[in-house]
Amino acid sequence: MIADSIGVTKAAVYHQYNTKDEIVLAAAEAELANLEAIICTAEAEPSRMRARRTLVTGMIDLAVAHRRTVSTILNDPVIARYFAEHNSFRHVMDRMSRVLMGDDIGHEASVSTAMLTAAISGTVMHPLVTGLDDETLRSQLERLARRLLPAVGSTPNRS
Amino acid sequence: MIADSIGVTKAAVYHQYNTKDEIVLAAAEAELANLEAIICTAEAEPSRMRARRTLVTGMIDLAVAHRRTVSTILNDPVIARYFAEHNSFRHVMDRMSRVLMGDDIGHEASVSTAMLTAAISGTVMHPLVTGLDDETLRSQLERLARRLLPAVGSTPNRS
Amino acid sequence: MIADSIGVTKAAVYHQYNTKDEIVLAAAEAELANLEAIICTAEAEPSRMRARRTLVTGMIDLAVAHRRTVSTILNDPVIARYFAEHNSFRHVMDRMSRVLMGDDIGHEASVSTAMLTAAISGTVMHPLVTGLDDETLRSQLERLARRLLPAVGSTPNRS
Amino acid sequence: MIADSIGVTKAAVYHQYNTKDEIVLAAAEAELANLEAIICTAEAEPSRMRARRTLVTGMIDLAVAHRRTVSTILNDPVIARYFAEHNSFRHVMDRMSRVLMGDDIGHEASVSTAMLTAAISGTVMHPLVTGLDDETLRSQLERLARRLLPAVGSTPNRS
DNA sequence: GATGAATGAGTGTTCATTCAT
DNA sequence: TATGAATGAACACTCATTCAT
Repeated sequence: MIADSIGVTKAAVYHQYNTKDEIVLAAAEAELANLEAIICTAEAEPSRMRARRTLVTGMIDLAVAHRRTVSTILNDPVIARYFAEHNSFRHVMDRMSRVLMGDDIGHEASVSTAMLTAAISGTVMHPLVTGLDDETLRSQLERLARRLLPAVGSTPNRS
Repeated sequence: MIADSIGVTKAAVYHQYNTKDEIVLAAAEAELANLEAIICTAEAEPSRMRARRTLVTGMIDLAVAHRRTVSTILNDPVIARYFAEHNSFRHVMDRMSRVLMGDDIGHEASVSTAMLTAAISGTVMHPLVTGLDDETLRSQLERLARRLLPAVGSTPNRS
Repeated sequence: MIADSIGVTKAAVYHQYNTKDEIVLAAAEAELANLEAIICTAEAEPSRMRARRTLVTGMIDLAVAHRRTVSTILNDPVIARYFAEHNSFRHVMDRMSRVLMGDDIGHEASVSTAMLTAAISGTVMHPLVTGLDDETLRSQLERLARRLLPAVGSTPNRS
Repeated sequence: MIADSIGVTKAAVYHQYNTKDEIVLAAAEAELANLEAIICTAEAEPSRMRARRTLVTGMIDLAVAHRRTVSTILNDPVIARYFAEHNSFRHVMDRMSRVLMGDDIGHEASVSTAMLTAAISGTVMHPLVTGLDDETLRSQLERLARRLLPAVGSTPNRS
């Protein structure tokens, strides 16, 4: 299917990637690169508040625009294993955490970040929202993010 | 795989279910029945606040206990189609909405409910949290739910 | 399919017949009984000419009325083997030969009879005639039979 | 079975044909090509009488040489559907009709042609003649054809 | 760099048959 | 008599992968 959809033969794809896993990882890394670009822009923002705002909006736009890809990648068993073993992914997560939760990050903050991304990706791939158009979905996700993130300045993670 | 994992032949499975779709739906319906039981208990609670509390705790326990099943089912294309066509699923969602959001339900409330379940299921199946033990995951999800749900008594859905 | 079509379980059918082959043979024998009834009527006719006429018409009516059954049976490999081994079938063929070709039967006559039945059954099951209605098909087969059979009294097999 | 009988794996066959139907149709088209070659030779003959003679002999040789193939193909439900939908088959039948019945063809003539082929193919696959050797079968079919076809020059289809 | 042909191991499904009840 | 549950063997088909060219 992959080979057909880009108009070449399967063997040609196997000339570039040795394994299906490599293809999945390449797709995942491409998506991760998109995310890193967003993080960079956010980090360059002058204030903490604007940085967080840029990051959240970027994450949501990415997740909505690439609904299917994100859903497929995050449900692939290969990815789960890679996440556990390699830490390039963890590094990206840490940068996100720092933007979202402030410098005093710890296990708490990183789990919170993970749960925000989980909630976003879990929402875009959920059967109940596949019917929603991009615009509606985006605005709902903005609301979800606002609820999940503690206001900047206030005590974070006050459970 | 299914047949092997339960130690019978493929043909024996096909004696009980005529189609792979039927197997998936049977699993989904079993899980849905669990959810409905929880909803019933919640509806029987004396106060709105306690009803909501019971429902949320039940949902989280279910999602955590059956992580893999829930993840697999919610990502199955057969389920997505079934959700769209049959409305037994919608009916369950409406009951959940009523418990969570109050009687003045509408499109808004039902989307909010959908997003809560999406966030929960998205979290339990996310590669970043597969490492977490049940207890930690459960307490994190409790926090997530508290953030997402407007306090009872205050104006709900005030975006 | 057989069990379903008569509204019982497969196991119930296996209580009556030990083997699928037995079912096929039972169906074949039922059809053969129909044919034998026609032969009896033909043999009872006063003149050779009327006997032959009765037999041919009967055969054609049977083949047209039971198109699918005849087609299915005659193409079943089980039947082919049974034809070769048992001679109850051969006996019926001989009686037909005698009616059609006269008493001076031999190998020649019996092959001719075989070919007449082959031509008739080959026609009713041919993809090109599946569209024809019973009436048209019957009249075409009558013509075919008239051509294939030498006139009674005239020298037979005058090529 | 097909793959085993030619000593390759199933997957190798599915590399060449996408579907079992395609395999059946390929076999049918190969056989049809043989028939068309015979028709061409017949059409090139100087006189009507010789043309018809060539065609009939060719058809019979083909049917006898490929008994099983012809039988299998003509009884395949895929073929029946293809006959009804596509008219490449009909075109071949029309050319045969013209050679056999003369230029004044119509529905009558085409049914007659269909019945001749039906009679021939019905005979070669009939359980009663499976025992006959090629030579005997061929000569019997020649006799059958002579009987079924009206003499050239006389009024055709005079029922 | 790309292709066509091939393969082993699977998956979804049917079918003839058996057997305990 | 009849049934439900089970099975081995097949069949139609897909997929990840290899390899000679």
